[in-house]
Amino acid sequence: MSDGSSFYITTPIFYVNDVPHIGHAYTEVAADVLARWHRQSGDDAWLLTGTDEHGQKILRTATANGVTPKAWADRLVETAWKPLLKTVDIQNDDFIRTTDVRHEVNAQKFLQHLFDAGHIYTGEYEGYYCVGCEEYKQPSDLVDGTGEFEGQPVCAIHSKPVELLHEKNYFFRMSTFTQQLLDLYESNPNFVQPESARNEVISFVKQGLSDLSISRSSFDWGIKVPWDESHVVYVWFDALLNYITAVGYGQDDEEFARRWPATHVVGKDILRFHAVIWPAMLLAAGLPVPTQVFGHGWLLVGGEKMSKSKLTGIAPSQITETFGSDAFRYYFMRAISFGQDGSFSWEDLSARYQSELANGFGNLASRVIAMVVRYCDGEIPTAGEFSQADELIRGTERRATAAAMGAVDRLAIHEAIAAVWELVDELNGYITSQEPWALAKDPAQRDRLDAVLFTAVRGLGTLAVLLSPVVPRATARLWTALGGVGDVADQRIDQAWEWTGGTHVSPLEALFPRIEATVG
RNA sequence: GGGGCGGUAGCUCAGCUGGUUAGAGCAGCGGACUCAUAAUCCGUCGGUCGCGGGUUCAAGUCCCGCCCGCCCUACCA
Repeated sequence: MSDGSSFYITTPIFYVNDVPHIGHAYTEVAADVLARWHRQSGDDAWLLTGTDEHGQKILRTATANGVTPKAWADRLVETAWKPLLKTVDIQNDDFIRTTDVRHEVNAQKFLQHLFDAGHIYTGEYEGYYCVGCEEYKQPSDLVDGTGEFEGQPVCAIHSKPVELLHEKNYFFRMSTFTQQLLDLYESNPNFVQPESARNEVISFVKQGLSDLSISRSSFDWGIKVPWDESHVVYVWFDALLNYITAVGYGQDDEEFARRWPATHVVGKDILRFHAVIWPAMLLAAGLPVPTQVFGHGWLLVGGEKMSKSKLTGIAPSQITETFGSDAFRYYFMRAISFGQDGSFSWEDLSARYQSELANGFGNLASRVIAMVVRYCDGEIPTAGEFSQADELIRGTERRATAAAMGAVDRLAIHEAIAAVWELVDELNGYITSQEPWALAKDPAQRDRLDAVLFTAVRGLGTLAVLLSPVVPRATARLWTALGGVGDVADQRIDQAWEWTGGTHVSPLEALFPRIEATVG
């Protein structure tokens, strides 16, 4: 990093029929923080997100709502998904929809290419089909029937008999890539991370892969198979291709060469699609595999995986309306080790907001600026002679920056924030021990007072730069109050302590005001 | 059935290739201070490291067995 090299990062694309919850926002924020961080490091960063809009379920709900599937998807994109990005301040560089022409056309090119290269064959899919679920069932999804269905296999969900159906399908010869994938995992341990995710993927692939049915003919809401328009492409095969069609695959070679390959951030529930099927597709097409597939953990509410059915699904706006988007971003990035499951609770959110954001960072900003206003008429003092305590703070600025940079390289976002927070804590301690209010009472201590406030302001500005990717709103306000030059989001984060600012501070409303009301 | 991850202070979690009296933050308690969002700073209380064996001079940290939670995977009858 830091050399202008490409950093292309993606989130999964939202299945438009889902209802947005904090799990979606969590993935987005993580990818956004990484993208912002790299942008501020001088890298050629690019964040892609978007929507997945094909498939039978969407066709069905659209029909039920009396509109075309495209109109249905349009509505959901505008009313649910784009607003979600705004709710948590995602700064995406692109938003791809699988119904975009650029996606459909180039996904077809990809498919045709695989077909021409002999990676696709015509086969017969035979399986048990549940009309209630409208999908094929694995034997493990079936149970023995009881009562009038005694002796027949029935769907575990609907308890009704399933039908044995045959369908002509096109198959992707994924099985031939088993060994190549294993070699990939072996030679590039970082390809799938964290370790736990990597282990799962390897053990799955070691069992051997079967070929993948990639077309459906029972409905038509999807991308047409180019050589047989009676079939549409299987939704996952379609969806995964967004990562390359969005950056010019098939139509803009220069852009594609500039961006690809990507780092994929995904929830661990869809890890396999990204760490197995997707690289197999790319290998077949002769394209570079992703840089990395990172499977993050789940959000646990009350010790259980958050889910709509258990009524634990929480809309991001429920949190941001009370605490703000910065607090949302900070909380989930700080409190959860990225890659592991993490517990969410209103109590924890509330406690961290109060102690870390309001009392720690926010109050630090308030007290420093208030003293510069009070003791120096708002003029930021110039540096005189520095004491050891001052030098220690300067040292911490550098150390925290370096530690955070290293952590972000490993996608350890939580560690990066923890490293930066050492500066927050040290600055608060520094101010208390240096007692600028006492120095201000003695004219003979003027130089010392100036040095202390100068150091405190420097540290605060460094914090603004370092925390900008995580809490962009608060740091933008702080930056303005400190008279920082330009936009804080444009400051080099790898040299955060070298920020430049003006001569005066301006008043600052509480960065993270106390929240008195009980929530939850 | 096979495999993975987790089970450490009230809560959320660190503890790498085994090594001084097991750590942090928050909460609690006591004190200091007043620039600040009743904030900050200092001190303090608090743990049979899931259970039982074993290896070792030494184990939260390795080995075996078991229990609990979650997940992946396979599937007998």
